[in-house]
Amino acid sequence: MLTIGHVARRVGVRPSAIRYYETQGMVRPTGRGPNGYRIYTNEAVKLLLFVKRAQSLGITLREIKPLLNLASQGQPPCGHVKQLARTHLQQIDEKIRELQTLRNVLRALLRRKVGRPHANEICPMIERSTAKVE
Amino acid sequence: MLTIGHVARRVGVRPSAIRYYETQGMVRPTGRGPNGYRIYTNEAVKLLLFVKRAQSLGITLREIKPLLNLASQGQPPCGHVKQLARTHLQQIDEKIRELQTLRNVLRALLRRKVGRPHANEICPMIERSTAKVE
DNA sequence: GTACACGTTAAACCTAACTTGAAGGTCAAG
DNA sequence: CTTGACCTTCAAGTTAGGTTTAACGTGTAC
Repeated sequence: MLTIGHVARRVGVRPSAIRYYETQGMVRPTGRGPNGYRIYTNEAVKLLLFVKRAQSLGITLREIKPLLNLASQGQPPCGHVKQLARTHLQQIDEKIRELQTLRNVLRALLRRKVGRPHANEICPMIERSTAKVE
Repeated sequence: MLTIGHVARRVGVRPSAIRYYETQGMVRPTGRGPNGYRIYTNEAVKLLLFVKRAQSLGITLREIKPLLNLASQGQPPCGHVKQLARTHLQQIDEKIRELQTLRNVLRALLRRKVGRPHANEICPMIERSTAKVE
């Protein structure tokens, strides 16, 4: 039996963010106290941690929501969830590949000597980098 | 000698985006035609491609700008640029690690059987996922 | 000479994901 | 019984990164 502040601290977000998630249909308090305070259980904490993890992956709230909605509707949605997860897995793989390419470009740039600008280059760093893009 | 539309097509953005970059101090046309049209050279295309590449890395325009500013100020800024690049390289490495962790979680989830919800789980997918976060 | 694409500006609008502010109620400590 | 931390709602503000619109000039093809 947690108040919004407790949940917020455990999840690492502000109470205002949780209220915002509620407006977006992401979480709902288990109930309300006689004082009107939102009351949550640990399930909410788990759910929000899932949301945060997904977010840190670059998945938007809009994309996360259907996962949660399906999940809250009983048994067989998991098949659909699985399909969504598969799609996201592919996107993540692609993101990783892109980042590795960038990483390699940056590493190559860092290996270059400093202070020896070539003719016709604003800065070797930029020229070399863009050269690989073109 | 390119107009904004030419540059935009080569870089893969809209002219409005280039004007926006200009307001943000990212690019400036080499000059203006007698008609008032912005005139760019290939340098601008290179620079913008660099910007796009950096952006696709998750680097913000605000972070990219000092790199360009330093680059445009002559010879020795490359040392500073290098330091910034080093920092970004570390951030990219961390992002890649995070994504790989997520990727592994998703893959593990996808290997699980569908339609066999365990007791006390909203959906195995979510429960398993969040379990690793806690 | 009239479409039609392209260029100019300034200002307004957009989405995501929140935060902040105002105006107020609640609760535990001293 | 007041102080301070925490809660409520609703509305408005924020940041990033642009896009859209209005009102207008330009350049080219038929």
